[in-house]
Amino acid sequence: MGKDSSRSAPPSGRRAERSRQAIVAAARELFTREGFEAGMDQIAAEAGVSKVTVYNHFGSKEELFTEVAGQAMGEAHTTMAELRARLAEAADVREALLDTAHALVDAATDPSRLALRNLVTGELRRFPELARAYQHSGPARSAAAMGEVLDELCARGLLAVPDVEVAVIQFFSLTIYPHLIAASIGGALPPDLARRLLTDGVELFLERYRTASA
Amino acid sequence: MGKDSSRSAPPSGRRAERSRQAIVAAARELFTREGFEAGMDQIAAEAGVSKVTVYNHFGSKEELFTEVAGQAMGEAHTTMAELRARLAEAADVREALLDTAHALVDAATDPSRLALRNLVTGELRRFPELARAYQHSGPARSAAAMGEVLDELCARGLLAVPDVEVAVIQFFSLTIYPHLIAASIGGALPPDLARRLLTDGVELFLERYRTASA
DNA sequence: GCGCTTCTGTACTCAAGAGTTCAGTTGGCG
DNA sequence: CGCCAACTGAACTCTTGAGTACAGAAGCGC
Repeated sequence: MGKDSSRSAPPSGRRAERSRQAIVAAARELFTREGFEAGMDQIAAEAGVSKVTVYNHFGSKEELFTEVAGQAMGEAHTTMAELRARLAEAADVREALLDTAHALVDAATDPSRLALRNLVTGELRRFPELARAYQHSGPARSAAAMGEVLDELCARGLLAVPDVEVAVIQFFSLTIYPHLIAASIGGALPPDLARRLLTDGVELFLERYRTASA
Repeated sequence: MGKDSSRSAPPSGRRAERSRQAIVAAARELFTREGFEAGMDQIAAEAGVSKVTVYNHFGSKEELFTEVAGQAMGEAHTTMAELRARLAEAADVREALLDTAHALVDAATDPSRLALRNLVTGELRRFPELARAYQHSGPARSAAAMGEVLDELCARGLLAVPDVEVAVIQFFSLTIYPHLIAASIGGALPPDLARRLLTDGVELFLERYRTASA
């Protein structure tokens, strides 16, 4: 009787796995390059696979899209982890924060990350749940991690931060937000300006929050 | 012979003007609510006008869209002008900057402005020229105006700003960028947090750039 | 190697939406 | 008030792209 409540089960096996990955890779490439307007025929062709196969793996375009977006989100988690690890080694606060800021900017200006961001924001109306998922798995997680970084620096007596929630946003504002804003209109900050912004932003942050002892 | 190189001239007259405005208003409403996916039939209906009339005024959907976007951009210019006017009256720097920041945040979180922003960023791929126009008429102009504000405060001896270009971005970062970022994912900052961010951001900015005399 | 599952290729259906046609109506300018 | 430009409405064309059907050709598990 009813083998599957929704529709026939997705294919499994070695061959199927290869196809699936090729499809996701192609879809990611085309979605990030052309947005949701990318055609299924086009994706199938790019994956070197028949369109029917695509539909055997993913029941619809929406399903494929959310799969791609979800997978790309998962990759974002790595950055923050290694960031906090490196922090333990930093000698003084300025160096620590400069390091952190640099890592953040690098991550934020990474083309594939940017493409994902623009993809999600661009398709907001079509996938409201996806936007919420992105918010939760990206920005919210980064903010939490950054909060812990600041807490740690406070615990070491290097910083004095009365309102961590605010300070986290301020740090992001002074480092990555200008890049994100520029990127959201399809532009990028000139490297020279980016450099000044980074060092000066950290300076600004420090002048407010560092303790006398540091 | 050839009356018009492209196609028949757009209608003129009192009746035509009424139609045109109704069309643009309806298009703006629907485009900002549903994005470029909004249908021409839908727009015509909302404008209380026949679809043919729409095509008599605007040769294509693209043309109508750029008209709407361009018109909406024009309205953004008012804010910055009155902002600099109010600034002349402000007694002390903190108050002046708080005022400025408040006006900026109000403007940035204004729903219709946000809708325009999201509309342009969302349709970036389809209208690259439009994005450039937006960049030039919105952000670039705001940055220039803010630069003059800072210059003025420097001239009055209230601030000391070594790198105005950087300081402008920092001020925007500390005030409006968090709102823009939140809005780009379809969210909004909680009012309480927004308030703390505003006052604290100005404080942060001042601690760095105000002169001893102020 | 047998057989099931997966994949291919092509050709199809179906729906939506942009833009057009046209015969007839209406508003407004002279 | 008479004419012409602007408008209506509804039916139409065309294109595009999602999703399907099906008959046959692999690949892979056993």
